[in-house]
Formats: sequence, C-alpha cells, structure tokens
Amino acid sequence: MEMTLKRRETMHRLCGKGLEIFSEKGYYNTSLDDILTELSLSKGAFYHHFKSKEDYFINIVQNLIVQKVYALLIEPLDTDENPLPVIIESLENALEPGKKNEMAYGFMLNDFLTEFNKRNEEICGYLKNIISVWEVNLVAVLKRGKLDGHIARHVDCEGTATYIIASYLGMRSLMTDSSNRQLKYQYIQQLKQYFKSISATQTA
Amino acid sequence: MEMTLKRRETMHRLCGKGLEIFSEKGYYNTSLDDILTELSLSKGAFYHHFKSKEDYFINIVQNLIVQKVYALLIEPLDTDENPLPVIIESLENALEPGKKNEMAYGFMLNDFLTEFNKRNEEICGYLKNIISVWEVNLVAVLKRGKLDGHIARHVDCEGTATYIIASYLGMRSLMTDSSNRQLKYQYIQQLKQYFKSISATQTA
DNA sequence: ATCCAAACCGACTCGTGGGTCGGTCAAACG
DNA sequence: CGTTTGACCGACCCACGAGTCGGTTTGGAT
Repeated sequence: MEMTLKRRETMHRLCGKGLEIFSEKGYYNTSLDDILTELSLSKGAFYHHFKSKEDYFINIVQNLIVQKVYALLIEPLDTDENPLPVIIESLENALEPGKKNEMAYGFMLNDFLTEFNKRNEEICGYLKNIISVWEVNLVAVLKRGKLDGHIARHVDCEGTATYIIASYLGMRSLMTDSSNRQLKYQYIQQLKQYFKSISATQTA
Repeated sequence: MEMTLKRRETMHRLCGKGLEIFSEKGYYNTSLDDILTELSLSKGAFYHHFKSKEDYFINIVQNLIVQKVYALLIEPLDTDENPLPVIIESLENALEPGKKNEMAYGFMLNDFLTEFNKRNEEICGYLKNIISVWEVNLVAVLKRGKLDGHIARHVDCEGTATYIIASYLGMRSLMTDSSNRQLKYQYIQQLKQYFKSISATQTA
C-alpha cells in the first residue's frame, strides 16, 4: 500500500504539470521531456506509470479537465436563482486569468478541441463529451428558468446553450495575449444584452 | 517571361493544394510530402519556389486566406441596406460546406489561429491582422447602421463586432463532423435573436 | 546545334520526440 | 540476511519530417 501511495503521488504530479504545460504550449508542441525535466523525472518513470503519451493525456482529460469544467462551469449553475445572471457569472469567472492554483486563463477547452480535431478521434471524443455535458446542464438550467418565469417561453433552450458555448469558445481564441480585460468586458456586456432579449421581463 | 509563367503556375498549384490540405489536417500535422505527393512534385521543386514551410504558409495566408475572408466576410458587407441581415447572410454563407471550388466548411481561421497561438508569433500576427480587418469593417458597417436608423443608438459597435466574431469562431470549433445543419441553424437563429435586441425597431 | 538558366528531381542529412529495455536502488517480506 | 517487487534511471532505437545539394531535364535564345 505504501507503494501505491508513491505511485499515486507521482502520477498526480505528472498529470498536474502536464495539464499546465499542455495548456501553455499545446499537446503536440510539448514533448514528454519538457514535462519530465521540470519534474526531474525520467522517461522510465513516465512509462512505468502510463502506457503512452496519449494514455497520459486521456488521464488528464478525464480527471483534471472534467473536474475543472464541473467546478467552474457546471456546478455554479446549480442554484434556484434566475439562471441568466448565474450563467454570466460562471463565464466571467471562467475567463478570469490566474485563478488561484490554476493556470492563467483557466483551461483551454477550445484549444484542445481544435488541436485534436481530425488528428485524434478518441481524445476528441472525450473533449466533446465534456462540452456535451456542459450543454446538457445549460439546457436544463435554461428550461428551469423558463418554468420559473425568468426566461421567455418562446426561447429555444438548445439553441441558446449552443450559442453560449460557441461564443465562449470563440472568446478563448481571441483572448490570446494576456490582460484582455477589454475583450472580456465587451463579451460579457454583449452576452447580457443577448440575455436581456431572451428574458421574460424585457426591461429587467 | 515564359519561365515566370511556369513559376507562377507551380506556386499557385502548391498554394491551392496547401490551403486545402492544411485546412483539412492542420499545419503541423501536414508534411510537405503529403502535399507534394498529391501534386507529383518533389522536395526540390518546393524549395526552388519557397524558402521554408513557414514562408510557404505565410504566402498562403496573405494571398488565398486574405482573399477568401474578403470575398466571404467583408465585401458582402458593402451595401446600403440594413447591416444586420447582411451580416447574418454573410456568416450563414461562410458556414456553408462545400462552396463551389472551396474546401468543405469554408476555411479554418479559428483552427489556424489556435494552432499558431504560442507556437509561431509571426504567422499568428498575420492571422490576427485578418481578423482585425474584419472587425474594423464590421464596426464601420454597424456604425453606419446606427446613422441610418437600423441599429439602436445605445449599442456598443466594437463590443458587438467582437461578439459576432467570437461566436463565429466558436461555431467553427463545434462544427467538426460535417453536415451540422442543426448547429448552424441554431446559431443563425440565436444570432437573429441577438440582432433583434440591438436593432432600432425592436419588433421588426 | 549549342548553350544557359530555370524548373525540377530525389537521395541524403540531421534534429526531434515517442517509445524500449536492461539495469539500479530501496523498501518490504520471510 | 537473501529475495522479491515496484519505482525509477537513462542510453538507445526508430520513424518522421524539414531542409540540403549535386545532378538532370527542358525550352527558349543565339
């Protein structure tokens, strides 16, 4: 059991640093040595724990990234308030750079999605799943908003969710050089504008 | 002069096929041989015309991609009508797969942007320039829309342009497997909803 | 016919990076 | 103590792809 602990700890360190560097430089542009050097580990150590770079990244996706998406984008939705401001707040928060122990600019769902499109169908599938879970939750929360009288009845919740996700992903493409408070501000403002147009009380 | 013609023709073939395959598989995932094989050309021929893969791609960006963005997204804006439907139409058209002699799904501005972020600053700069030109034109056309009484006076044109661009780029991330009529339809619908909220005549 | 230069060929170099493998070390077990 | 086992080491292998270079072909000019 002592051994298992050691194993877990090393794997955990590897995944953490991996997510950090992959987010910075991209998956294909990061060599295993880039990561191993920073952790003072060897190739041997790596392949003792993971069977390939791909396996390693899938591990990162299914543990760390899933977890972060839940924490930042999904769990915040779980309230009884008007969903619209809650969604805004979660997005605003997710676009915030340097969140505590996380890497700058949150994580790079869009970057990874784009990187694996047409290159690695399996990983792409996992990433799309994450987006899909997010979408499902957005739709649910929007529908609840309808029932609670916060959102106009004519609204297409699926379409709205898609639109929110698309604009969020696109923002991540635009916000490349850091400190893009301006861009983020514009985005949030326009999102509010859009939300006003689908809320039940047009003037609220 | 005859020589120069031959040269131009070969370079043109190279760039055309290059854009096609780079769009499909990405820049870093495409080897020169992938392209050269399809054209039955050799390494030697390639390096006779371009000094590097990077130089080659810059050529593609500054000729073909710029040209396509102008044709699909910028020139259509140049009318005297209400800008909002015109913008919608241009985006709808740009998201249309298999446009005539173009590759499926138009071109991959977002994909390239993401791919070169943090990897090649120079190319990234050229791509951002293109987006920037698009933005400037959007802003101009929106401002004109205000003057002409199509768009409400309170609207932040820069913010709106950013928002349009972000959502468009994001859609390109989501529309991976072909025949996503559904996604496209949802997007256009929501965009119309948003546009209604910034137009001068709320009910139109 | 000869020549020249531009277009083109393709085998080669060389760095990079994923993955392998025989070995070392240290802790646990008997 | 010996033995075993799991964590880890690092030199090595190999494929791949960008870029090189000496040579060949081609077509227009003299």
